[in-house]
Amino acid sequence: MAKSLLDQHQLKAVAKLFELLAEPTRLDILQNLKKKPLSVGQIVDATNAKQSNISKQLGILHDAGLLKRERQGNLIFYSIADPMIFDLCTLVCGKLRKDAESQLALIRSLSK
Amino acid sequence: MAKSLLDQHQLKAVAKLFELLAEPTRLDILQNLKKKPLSVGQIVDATNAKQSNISKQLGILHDAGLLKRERQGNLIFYSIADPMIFDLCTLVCGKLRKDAESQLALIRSLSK
DNA sequence: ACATAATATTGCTTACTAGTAATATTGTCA
DNA sequence: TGACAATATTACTAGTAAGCAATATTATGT
Repeated sequence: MAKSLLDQHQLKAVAKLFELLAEPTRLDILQNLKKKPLSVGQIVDATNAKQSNISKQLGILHDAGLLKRERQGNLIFYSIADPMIFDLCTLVCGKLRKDAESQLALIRSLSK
Repeated sequence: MAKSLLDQHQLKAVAKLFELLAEPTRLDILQNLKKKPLSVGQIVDATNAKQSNISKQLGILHDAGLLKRERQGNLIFYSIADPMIFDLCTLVCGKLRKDAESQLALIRSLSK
């Protein structure tokens, strides 16, 4: 069997996908879209970012294929295109929680 | 049940973890360490990055708790501290493969 | 056509970081 | 101790991106 290591080009692609999730504002957008599609204005209200920034980040997520866009009259609704991202976030959140717990256990054991 | 949305602080923590995986060089280090621990020199040989950069990235991954460090004489061996990262990478690689396949299918259907 | 609302774009500043060469540190062996 | 090998650190440059204010675009209703 081959070594099955990713080459430079593939590593770059993987990194680019992680990069999309490496920004709090974009993560905030994604978690708000988890339940149902939202218009730009609704996302602006749900987060505490300016409209121009939300619009920019939505464009980035859309260009990368993570979001779908649909116009409804005056509004533009965005929705999750690939729910896989939530699996990613679940894993990461799980790790962070676990880390926090063992950190807490450590502190407790030290203060005995 | 509460909305269960992550707050600003938590989003930042999640983003920071993704950030670690958002660099090709760091991903390359991680995939090389997947099979077994390696010394810095071995990692430098396995990748095509300079020693100073590898050392820097190893430090970043270690500080973040993703890698363990162990000295053996003159050498310093690094190893994966939390195999969860591979689950993340597997998910992402799966998505990229799927995307590539459907892209290929599209091209094929167009060239009929 | 005009006024208005929603969204996108532009130009800009600021902050961050990968990569590098050079140098410092740390450990080994003779 | 001195020479050498492995790794870490430092100081720097260059590229990239978030955030913002202002402006442009696009659609709606009258």
